[in-house]
Amino acid sequence: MPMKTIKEEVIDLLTKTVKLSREDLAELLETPSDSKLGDLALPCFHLSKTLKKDPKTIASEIREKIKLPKGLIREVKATGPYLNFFFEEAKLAESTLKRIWKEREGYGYKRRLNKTVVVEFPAPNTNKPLHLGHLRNMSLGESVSRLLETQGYRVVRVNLNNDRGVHICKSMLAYKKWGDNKEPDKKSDHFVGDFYVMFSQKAKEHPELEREIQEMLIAWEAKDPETIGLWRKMNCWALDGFNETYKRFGVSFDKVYYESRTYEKGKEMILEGLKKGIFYKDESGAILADLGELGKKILLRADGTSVYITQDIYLAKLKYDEYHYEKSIYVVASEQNYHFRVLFKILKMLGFKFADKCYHLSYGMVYLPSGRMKSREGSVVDADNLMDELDGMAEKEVRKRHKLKETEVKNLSEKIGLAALKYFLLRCSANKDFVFKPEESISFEGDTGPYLQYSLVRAKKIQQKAGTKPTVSIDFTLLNKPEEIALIKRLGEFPGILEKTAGSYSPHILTEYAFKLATLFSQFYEGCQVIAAESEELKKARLLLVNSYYHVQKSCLNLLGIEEVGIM
RNA sequence: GGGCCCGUGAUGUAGUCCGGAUAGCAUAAUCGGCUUCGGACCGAUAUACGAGGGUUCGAAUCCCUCCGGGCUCGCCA
Repeated sequence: MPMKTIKEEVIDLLTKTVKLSREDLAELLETPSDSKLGDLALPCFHLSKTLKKDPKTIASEIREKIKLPKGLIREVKATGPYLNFFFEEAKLAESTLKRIWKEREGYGYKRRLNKTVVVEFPAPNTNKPLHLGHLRNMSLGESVSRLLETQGYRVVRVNLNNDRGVHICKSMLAYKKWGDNKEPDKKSDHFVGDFYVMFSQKAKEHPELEREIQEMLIAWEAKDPETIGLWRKMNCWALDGFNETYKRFGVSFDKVYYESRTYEKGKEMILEGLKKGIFYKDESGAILADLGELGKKILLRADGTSVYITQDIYLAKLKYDEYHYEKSIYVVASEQNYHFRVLFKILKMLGFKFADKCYHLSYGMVYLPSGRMKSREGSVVDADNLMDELDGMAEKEVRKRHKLKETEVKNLSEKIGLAALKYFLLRCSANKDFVFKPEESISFEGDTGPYLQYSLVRAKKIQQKAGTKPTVSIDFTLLNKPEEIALIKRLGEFPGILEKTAGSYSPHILTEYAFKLATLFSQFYEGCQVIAAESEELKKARLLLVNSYYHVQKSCLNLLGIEEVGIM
């Protein structure tokens, strides 16, 4: 059972004198730009409109009416148009640190809701290996999933393999013609991808290959044994390769769908929609939907083969039937914004109420200095290679600092490299495009994943060397240095940050919080000795603070998909 | 041409939904600290809201026009 927060105390106090609802007050109250101004502020601009008075006089009038109770609030000051609240620091420290102590790794988490959210990612095509875009996708998908779990949701992580269609046929045809029935001599998804690139090159000189692709797709949909056999073989290669990458990146799925198994049901739904007059057939025989201002969209080709959206329509229904989700989130790049507007509109046209529960979590494109990544031309940042590169960079740093066994070096470098990568991918807001410059983009210093890991190592080491276990039986008034107070206040904000981050599907809010928290801890570390503290009592008090920091920061890392390390 | 998104110091970004206190942060630069519970650290300095109008007591934030970039617009996924 969460205890009452300071903010709630302030709201209690204000509802007695200000004519605003608790909800409005909660919305209005903000943290001042400078902590010297106060710990919490009520801006009075909003009130000045209804009261028809100058915000400055309102602030001072409210101040006069308030009777300060004994407790968490030390002082209330009217500063210009703001009413600023100052907290009793020892009390604040006590309530915050005791709560963290009690709730441990559950600090900030909400109680279970018995509601399900389905999160779909990264939905790859099985004709080429995963690239940097997929890594952005997966770090977002995984982090959002974990964040939703903190808010009490049951999260079902779902992957969809786009394993049929013309693009799949391209790598198949190239293999069939020029692959000599070879077995993979490298990571198997890369092997498949090579044939996709090969097809594009050959097709430039031989445009007639495009016709063979259409024929192959028809043969595939007609379940031609030879085509299906080849398809099975190559899909396995692709999927085996993906699984290795998922494992290394630290994602897994509760359910995996395959487009090849859902597209036929999609076709049926479209034919049914045609019967009901929701869709229509044009002169060529293709089936279309008229979406009004969104234009028109092909749902089935004249030759009867299905398109990308065909299976998505059925899959949305299938997911709902299976999970009765409260929300269905599609983590897909912004280039598909139009696709999802169309999809959700069609679901509505078909009369599905769950259409309103579907949400496209769109994220920006990743570019290279040379422009857009193109798998067909081989100009992509490959996911596996990138992880290798980062491990290598981390490894150099590790060797500089430590003499370790080879296996330990590898293990440590991998965790640090991944931390740098994931943090980098999550730290800017999802909807922004970004350019990836291999040399400049990834750093291990400053606002980075390794910095967070490092500060956690420091916190852990202090606790190990302290010789005593942390306890809450301490004198909270001893935690009165600015570094200590600032850190405690920040720790107290964690539950609110989780709510905000999860509610807006914005992990970048959490990266910002975690980094600021780590900075405050570093400042505390510089300014306040723990083990060699002036007194035994102070040591105990600081040890609890370190322990609290450790728990909260570890939570942050976990929600960002970053692993803790033992040494750095 | 239509729709959607983006433009903040040298670089990368937060803040924009819902307008308010000196626009926050990191990297790079310059200077400094400490190497002490581990320096992948800490402190200091300098540098920014694409342009122009409008609304407002007040605009990075809202409205309009323009400029620059991106994505997308029935049979790729």
